[in-house]
Amino acid sequence: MAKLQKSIDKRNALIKATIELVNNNGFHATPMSKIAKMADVSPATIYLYFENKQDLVNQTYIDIKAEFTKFAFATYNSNATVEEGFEVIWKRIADFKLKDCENALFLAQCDNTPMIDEPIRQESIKHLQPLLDLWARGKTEGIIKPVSDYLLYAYAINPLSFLMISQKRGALKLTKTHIEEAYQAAWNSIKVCN
Amino acid sequence: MAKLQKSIDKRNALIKATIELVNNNGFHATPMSKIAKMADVSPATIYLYFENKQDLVNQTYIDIKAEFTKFAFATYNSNATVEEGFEVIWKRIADFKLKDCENALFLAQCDNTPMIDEPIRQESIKHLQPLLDLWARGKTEGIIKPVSDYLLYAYAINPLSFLMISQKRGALKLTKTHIEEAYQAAWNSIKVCN
DNA sequence: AAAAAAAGAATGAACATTCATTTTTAATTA
DNA sequence: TAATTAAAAATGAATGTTCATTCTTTTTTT
Repeated sequence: MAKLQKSIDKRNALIKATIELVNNNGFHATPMSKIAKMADVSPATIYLYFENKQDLVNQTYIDIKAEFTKFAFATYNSNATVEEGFEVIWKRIADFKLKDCENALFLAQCDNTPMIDEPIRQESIKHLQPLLDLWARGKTEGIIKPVSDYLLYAYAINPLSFLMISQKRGALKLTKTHIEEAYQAAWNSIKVCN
Repeated sequence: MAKLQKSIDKRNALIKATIELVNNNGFHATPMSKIAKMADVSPATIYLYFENKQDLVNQTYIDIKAEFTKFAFATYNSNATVEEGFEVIWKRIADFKLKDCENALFLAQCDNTPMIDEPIRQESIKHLQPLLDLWARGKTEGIIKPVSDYLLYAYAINPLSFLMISQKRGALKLTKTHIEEAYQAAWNSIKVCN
């Protein structure tokens, strides 16, 4: 039991180090030796927890993605109206991207490069299902535009990644006001206009 | 003269190879030797044209970004109304991202990772000025929402990158209809609603 | 004391970059 | 025009480093 606990701590430390180093230097410039050092572990120890570097990054992606979607839907109640439901989910996602900036940045980097093995990414998309279901309902109710989910995602959700990256680079500091404005832009882009 | 011409061809071949390899494998997995091979050139020759690998990638970014903005504003006339002007620019950008997919993909990858030296990126942002000017005008005229340019960009322009990446991955095939829908979403997200 | 976990050092491959030559180009002279 | 040569460009083969991964030994756990 103490044994297992210790292992989990080490695994977490490795994943945390991976996130920080990859965020700041990119995959190609983060050697296993640095990850080990930052996690206070021998390089060899990494291989007790992960098959190899690619596996380490894949697992990191899977872990964060799961955490992300869990957080995103935690307060969502599928009985709510489409508009309410969307607002709840959207704001949770915004929350995550701004508060848990390191994790969100890592996901963004993975989603925009060939860093992660494609099957892994595919798999993790499935976690978004509740949002897709909500959109489907919205479309039948005539509230959400009858367009591809990719389009809805591109306009309703993805812009948050751009804003987060900009903030990380120091280009702007996102305030409550920005978030509210962003939400309005998101909703306006996908709702059916009267 | 023939001399100079030849050199330019080689430089172009190197840049083209860099784009293709980095798009498919990422920066970290594209060795100089492969770039050389694809450009039909000796590895040593690369160093006659570029200082080192980082410089090669930086220059590639600069080249494509210049091409991109030149294309984007080519048909824009600053006498047009804000709405017309935006539509013209937006559709040119959409055109570029879908037709010149390889180039656009490279830019997206650079903009979402620490691959490019930050000063280089900063510099190339300046080329977007005409769009920012248009937005400034739109704000004073009460047509465009009075929010940060980053927000406008996040909703009006950036989603195209996501759609392009999705298309590249085979997730969807963007048609004329999609583009028109995307344009409406973009415009709805930034215009002042009555 | 046996088994599991962790460590540091070693290994070997991959790779960016440089070096020593060769080839091509352009200019100059005959 | 043809021959000669100096400079420029290009090359393939080193070089030296970095790094992922493995091996052997030590430490910790049970």
